[in-house]
Amino acid sequence: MDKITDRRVRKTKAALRGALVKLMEKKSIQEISVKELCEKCDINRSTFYLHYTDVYNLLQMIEKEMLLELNAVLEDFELPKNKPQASPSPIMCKIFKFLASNADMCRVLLCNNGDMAFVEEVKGIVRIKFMSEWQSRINSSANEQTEYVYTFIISGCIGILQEWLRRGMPKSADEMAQIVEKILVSGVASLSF
Amino acid sequence: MDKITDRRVRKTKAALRGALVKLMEKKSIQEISVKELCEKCDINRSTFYLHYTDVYNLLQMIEKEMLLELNAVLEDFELPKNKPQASPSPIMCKIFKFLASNADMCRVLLCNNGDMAFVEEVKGIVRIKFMSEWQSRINSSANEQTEYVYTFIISGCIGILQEWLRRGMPKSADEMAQIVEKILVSGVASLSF
DNA sequence: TATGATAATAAACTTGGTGTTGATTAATCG
DNA sequence: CGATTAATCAACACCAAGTTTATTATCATA
Repeated sequence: MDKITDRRVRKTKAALRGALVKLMEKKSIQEISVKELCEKCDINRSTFYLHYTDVYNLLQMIEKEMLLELNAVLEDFELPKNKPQASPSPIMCKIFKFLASNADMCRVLLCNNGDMAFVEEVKGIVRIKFMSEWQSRINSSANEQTEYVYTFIISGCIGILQEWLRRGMPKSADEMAQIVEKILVSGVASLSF
Repeated sequence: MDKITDRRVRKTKAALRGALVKLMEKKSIQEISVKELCEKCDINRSTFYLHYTDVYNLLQMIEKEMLLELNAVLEDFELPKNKPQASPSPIMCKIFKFLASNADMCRVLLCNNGDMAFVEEVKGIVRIKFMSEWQSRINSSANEQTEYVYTFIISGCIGILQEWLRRGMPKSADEMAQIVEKILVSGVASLSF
């Protein structure tokens, strides 16, 4: 993420970002015009074009930042290779907490009228991080079907995570991580073909 | 689905539908203009407005038809309540076959730059049909977490199905249904908390 | 196959968002 | 403070959107 020195730029981008989230809660991205977006947050339309080419470009920038942030949150976490695995999964906990701290934007991007490409990128990140944590627990003889099993598990986790956001996060991040944990240990443990 | 008597209308709608799929394989729906769409299939722009209000309206109509068709395919299937459960799940087989027979459109709607709302509707259908088939096999004491387990399973199945479409359907529908079956019987069977 | 109905076309038009430009004002940083 | 740079404002050309009307082509069917 580029370090922005000028306070004016920070304010402008934050205003546009906030307005976009509010608009996306009510309508899909296609229906949002640059004009409407700028009026919403009282930013001159010319100023918008100073930073972004169009509404989708703005969304892409936001998504890119989110992905970098998510990666950063999971990056600094080093696997305790010799320690016994913690329960619930620390990575799952971190993911849920990250979502909670960016709830509005995440709900908009991951649920209802969200961006499918973005969901796929999140799946990719979760897949890598999560599988590296779990590979010691999973007795996988890497056959043809293993990939589909991974896909199943990751998609299932993302689905739960979407449902949680959609319902307004009624449970805590830790509770959610435990629910996922429960499903995995009692379900996936026997998934070794 | 409305029964269209006039051949001209059928041809027009089919042409627009085909052109939309082709365009959506290359770009996202937001980038497709009515002008471009009509030029692609050599339909007068006025003719388009005779049937649809805009590109999204056209897409919605297509989605609605697809959902009705999917429902119809699964509807006429009556559960053999007294018979032993078939393997692999007949419902899963039908779903995979339905996808295969509408592969281009399904891949466009369910994968990469697809429509998240549409995916959610498919999830809803699969959830109802599939769970009614499986409820006899699942020992569920309908507690708080059961809903999340269902979400996990359905999302996992949809994820596999997306992956299959994305890869160009390298396996047959029956093979895929068996893979899902395998994951469920060795994984979900023990999911009764 | 003739005919009344209706779908598709073509051309012309208004509207409104888009994207750009250049000049001016305001805020920031050092 | 002073230099720099961001934000604003007004004006502009452009083009897709959406509508309208008249005309042509196609269809269903008696």
